[in-house]
Amino acid sequence: MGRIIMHIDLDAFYASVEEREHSEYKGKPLIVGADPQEGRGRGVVATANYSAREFGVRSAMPISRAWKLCPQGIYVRPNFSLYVKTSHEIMSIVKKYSNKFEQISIDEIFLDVTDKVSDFEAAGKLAERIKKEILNKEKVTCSIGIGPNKLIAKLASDYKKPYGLTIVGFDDVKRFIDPLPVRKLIGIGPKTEDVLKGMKIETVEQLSKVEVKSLIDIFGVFGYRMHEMSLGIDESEVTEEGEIKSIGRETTFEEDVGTPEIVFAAIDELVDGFHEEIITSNIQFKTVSIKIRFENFETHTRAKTFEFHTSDKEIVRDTAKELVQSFLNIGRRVRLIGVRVSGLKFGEKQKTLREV
DNA sequence: TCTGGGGTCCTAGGACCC
DNA sequence: TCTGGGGTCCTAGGACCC
Repeated sequence: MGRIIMHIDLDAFYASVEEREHSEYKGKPLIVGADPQEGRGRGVVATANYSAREFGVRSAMPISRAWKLCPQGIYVRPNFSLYVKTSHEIMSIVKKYSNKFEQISIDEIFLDVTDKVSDFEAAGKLAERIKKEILNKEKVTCSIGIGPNKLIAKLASDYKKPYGLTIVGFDDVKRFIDPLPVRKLIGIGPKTEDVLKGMKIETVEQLSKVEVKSLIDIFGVFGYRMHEMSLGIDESEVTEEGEIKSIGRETTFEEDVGTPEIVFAAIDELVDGFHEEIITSNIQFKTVSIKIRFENFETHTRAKTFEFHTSDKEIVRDTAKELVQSFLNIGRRVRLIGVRVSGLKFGEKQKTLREV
């Protein structure tokens, strides 16, 4: 009757792949991310292995802070193409076990195994098999969560890491989620957590006791989602995601720049970086947006929408520069610049100028 | 502590149309 | 003199996820 959903999460994925490729890293704290530059680097940590986590290093932490916590760590730049390749291989292993899957990111996938196993116990056996096959073939570990829906499966995979397996049957849902901090629920980040804390709500159980109406008053439609999640309810299907909505690139300068020419040159590079993908995927766009961040982290966006779809590189470049222009005449130093296209249309023959 | 880069989704206001 | 209601599209900002 009910569903049996599995969530597979690759453990410290980038770091695991690096450890596999470099046996000399094994057992040492390894940090994949920006160049720490002796503590002066301005990027963040992409992934830290479990040894580095013992020093307090975490994903998304400024690399300069990681350096202070763990100067003896090994710091490497990400090798994305290797991670993408490894991910593809692992995902095709997983997809053999059910044709109902949903890949969430490079290191996460849902599997609906309702029609493949008779009960949660059998699902656990299948999960053990998947874990071992991934470890044998790809030399990286994963953690798996099993539950009656995607929400519970995802929370379960996070419960025991690395190389964990957590099964939460239908009757265990309330006992499992009640004590969790609200921050674990998807969509509740630092800001929402703060607002809830102000309302004396820190656990899922406390959240479940708040009236839906007051949650909707404060958080809008998301308030309704919050209420459902607090009760462990999630009816969403495991289904492959639709088409991509936007494509872009952004870059943070090594040092904040004050010269418009450098910003323009960066725009050219960013556009070069993704325009090829637009052409090879036969994509057209109708909106160009830019993002600019000043040295004080103040961030602005500007967008321009055309009445037609196009894939013209000159249009992206010229529009981006035009949009960014108004921010460059005020003598402020720029930290980041980004370009993105949206309003996408796929796979159609390009319109000629005449048709436009 | 000082904040990447790839994205998605939501909100609110304004323009415009019927 | 004080001004509807519904809908769509666009823009800008912000929260969030991995």
